[in-house]
Amino acid sequence: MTKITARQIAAQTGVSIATVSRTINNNGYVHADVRARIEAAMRDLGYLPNQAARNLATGRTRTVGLVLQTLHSPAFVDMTEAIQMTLREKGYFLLMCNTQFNQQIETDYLRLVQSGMLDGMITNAINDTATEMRQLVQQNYPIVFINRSLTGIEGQPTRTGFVQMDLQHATFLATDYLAGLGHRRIGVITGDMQLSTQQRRLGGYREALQARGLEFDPLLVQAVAVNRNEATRDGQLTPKNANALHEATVQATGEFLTAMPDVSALIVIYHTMLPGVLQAIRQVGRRVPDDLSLVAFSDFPMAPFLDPPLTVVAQPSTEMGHKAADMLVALIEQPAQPAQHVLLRPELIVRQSCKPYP
Amino acid sequence: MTKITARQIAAQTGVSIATVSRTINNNGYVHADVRARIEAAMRDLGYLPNQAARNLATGRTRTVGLVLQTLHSPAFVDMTEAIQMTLREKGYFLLMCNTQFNQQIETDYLRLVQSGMLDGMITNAINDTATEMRQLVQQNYPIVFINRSLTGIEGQPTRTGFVQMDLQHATFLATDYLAGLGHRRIGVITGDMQLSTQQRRLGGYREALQARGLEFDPLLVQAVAVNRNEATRDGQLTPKNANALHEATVQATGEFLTAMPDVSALIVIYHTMLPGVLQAIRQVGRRVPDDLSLVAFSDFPMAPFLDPPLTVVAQPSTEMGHKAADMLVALIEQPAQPAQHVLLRPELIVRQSCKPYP
DNA sequence: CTAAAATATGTAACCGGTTACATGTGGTAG
DNA sequence: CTACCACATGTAACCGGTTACATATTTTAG
Repeated sequence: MTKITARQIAAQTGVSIATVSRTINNNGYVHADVRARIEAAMRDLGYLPNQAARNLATGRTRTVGLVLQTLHSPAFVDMTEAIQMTLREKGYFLLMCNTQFNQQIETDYLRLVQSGMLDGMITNAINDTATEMRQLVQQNYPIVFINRSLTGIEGQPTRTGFVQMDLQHATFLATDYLAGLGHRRIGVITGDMQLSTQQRRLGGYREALQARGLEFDPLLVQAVAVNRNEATRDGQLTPKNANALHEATVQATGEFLTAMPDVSALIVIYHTMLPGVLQAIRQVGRRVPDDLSLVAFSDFPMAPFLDPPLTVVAQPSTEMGHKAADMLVALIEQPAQPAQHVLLRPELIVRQSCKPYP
Repeated sequence: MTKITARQIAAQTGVSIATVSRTINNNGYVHADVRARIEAAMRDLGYLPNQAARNLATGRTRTVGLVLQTLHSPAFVDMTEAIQMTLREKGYFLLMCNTQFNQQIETDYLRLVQSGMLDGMITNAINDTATEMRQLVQQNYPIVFINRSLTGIEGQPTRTGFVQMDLQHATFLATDYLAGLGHRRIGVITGDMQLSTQQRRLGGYREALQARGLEFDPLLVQAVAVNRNEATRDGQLTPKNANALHEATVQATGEFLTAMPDVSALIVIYHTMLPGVLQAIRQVGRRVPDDLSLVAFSDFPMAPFLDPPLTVVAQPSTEMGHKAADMLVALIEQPAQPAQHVLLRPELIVRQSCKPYP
C-alpha cells in the first residue's frame, strides 16, 4: 500500500502535476480528453489527495469545531446532528469538542481555530467573556455563538454570528403558565449563577412574576453546580462527573423542597438535571402533578411517556443547528461584516405535569 | 493579525527554525536558556504552530473519526463522550461522522482515513462487509469496530480491533427473563434484517426460547426499516428522517400488535424505536405491564421515571467507548498485529414494565 | 590527557499538494 | 494580416512546519 501521490498520477498520465491539481479541483482549463485520462488513472490507482497537503497549501481545512459542554441533552443532540448534516452538505467536516463543563478544555479547543486546524467554530462556551474568546473574535476568526452574547463588538466588522433561542421568553412561558394556574411560589432549579445566560433566564421568570403581580424571592432559585473544573483536574471525566452532577442535583433539590414546603411548582432549566430532580421529588414524597407542578426545558421523545407526561418548553434545536451551520459557513466564505443575529422562539408544550394550585 | 510563524519566533529569538521546532515538540537537545527564550517569544507573540503543516510533515493528524448512524440513542451518546474524553487525554481529536443510516455517507467518511485526514476510525458501520471496508482493513489502516465483526482476517496482522457487547447474551437475558415470567409469545421489534448483527441478536432470542422449551416463530420478529439511503438522496436529512422512523415504528408496531393479539411481551432492540413502540402500544389500547410486558435495550437516565419504570438490558456503553479509544490509539501507535477483541457483558435491570403471564 | 559520548544548534531536504506566472496554440474580430 | 482572447499546459515558488545529517562544543570515562 504505497501511498499514491498526485505526482504519480501525473507521471502515469504524462501530464504535469499542475494539470492533475486542476482536474481534482475542477478549476482552470483542462482538456476534456486529458481530464478523462487523469480521472481514470485516479480511479485505477485508488488515488485520494492528501488532505494535510491541501490544507497547508490552501490555508483552509473545511473542518469546523463544535464546542459543547455535553451531549447528554436531547437539545444538544438534535443541534449536533443538524449542524453536522448541514455542514456535510456544504462540504465541511465537524470536529466534536465536549468540554464536560471544564473551562480549560474549552479554551484548549478554541485555540484550534488559531492553529489553523479549524476554519471556524460553533460554540456555547461557558467562558464566553474570557479573554481568549474576545481575542478570537477580535482577530476575525469565524465563530458562531449558540445562546450566548458578547458585548463590545457592536457594529465592528467581525466574523461573529449569534444564534439564540429567546431564553427570556422561554422562562417567561413556563413561569407565566404556572402562575396562570394559580401557583405563587414557583421554584427554579438551574445551574451556576455566573453563567451569562442566567440573567436572561431569570429575567423571563421575574418578568412573568411581575406581570402576574407576584413577588420575586431569590430563595426560590436553587443553583446546582455544573462547572467541573476541579473534578476534571485528576483526569477522571465522564462517568464520575455525570454521577456527581446527578447526586448534586438530587441533594440540592431535596434540600430545596424540604426547606421550601410552600413551593407548589418547579421549573427545571437544564435537561441534564431532570432525572435528579425527579428522583429528589420522589424521595421527599411529593407527587407530580398533585403535590407539585413541573415544567422542564427541552422536549424529548420520551417526554410523553413519563409519569406523568411532562409539560416542557421546547427549544427549536434542530433549526438552531441548521442556522448556526449556515451562518458559520457564510462567515468563513465571506469577508468580515457586522455580527449577524438569529433569534428563535421557544414553545410551551402542555402535557400533564402541571395542575392548578388548589 | 498577521499569522505568526515559527520562522518569526526563530528570528525574534536569534535561533534557527529547527531549534524552535525542537522546543515545540520537546524532542532533541535544546539548551534550557534558549528554550526559555523561545517559549517566552511564543507566548508574547501568541504563536501557535500551524497544524496543517505539522500534519503534512509528520504524516499524522492526531485526529480520528467516529462513524455512527445517529446520536439519538443514549448508548451512543455515552460512547461518544467516553471516546472523546479518552482521546483527548491521549492528545487526539475526534471528528464526528453521523450517517443517518446512509451507506453512501458512511463510505465517504471511511475514505477520510485513506486521504490522510484521519489517523484512524472507530465505527459501527452498517456496511461492514462492503468492499471499501475490507480494503481499508487490508491496507492496515487503524480501525476499531463497535459491535461488528469481520470474517477472513483471522490471524493476519492488521490494525483492526473489535469492541463488542455480547449481543447474543443481551437478547438472551431479555428473552429468558420474560419466558421465566411465563410468557410464551414474545415479540421482537428490531431493525433491518440484513444487518450483520441481527444473527447474533436473534441467536440469543432463539437460545433462550429453546432453553425454555418454547418454539421460535419468525412471525414474532417485526423489522422496522431504518436504512435511509433513499430518504437522503434529496438532501432532506435529520428531521424528516427522524420522523419517518418514528412513524414507521408506530405503524409497524401497531399492525404487529393487532395481528398478533396473543403476544404478551415485547422486546425492543433499538432505543430509537422506543417512543414509537410506546405510542403504538397506547394507540392499540394495551397497557404496560398489565396487558403487555416490555423490555427495552439501553438504559437511560429517564427510564426509572417512565410510566411504568422500564425494565431494560443495559449496555456498558461508556466502558465500550473507553476501550475502543484505547484500542484505536494503540493500533495507531503500534505496528500491525493480529486483531484484538474485547467482549463486554450487558446487564438486565429489572424495573416495573414486566409482569408474570396471567 | 584523549577519545568517546552527550549536548547544542544550524542547514537544507522534504511532506504533497496549490497556484501565480510564463508559454504556446488556435480561433476570431477588425 | 495582425491583435487579442480563450484555451491548455508546464515550471517553480510556496504553504509552515519536521527531521536527517553535519558541525561544534562540552562532559564524561578510562
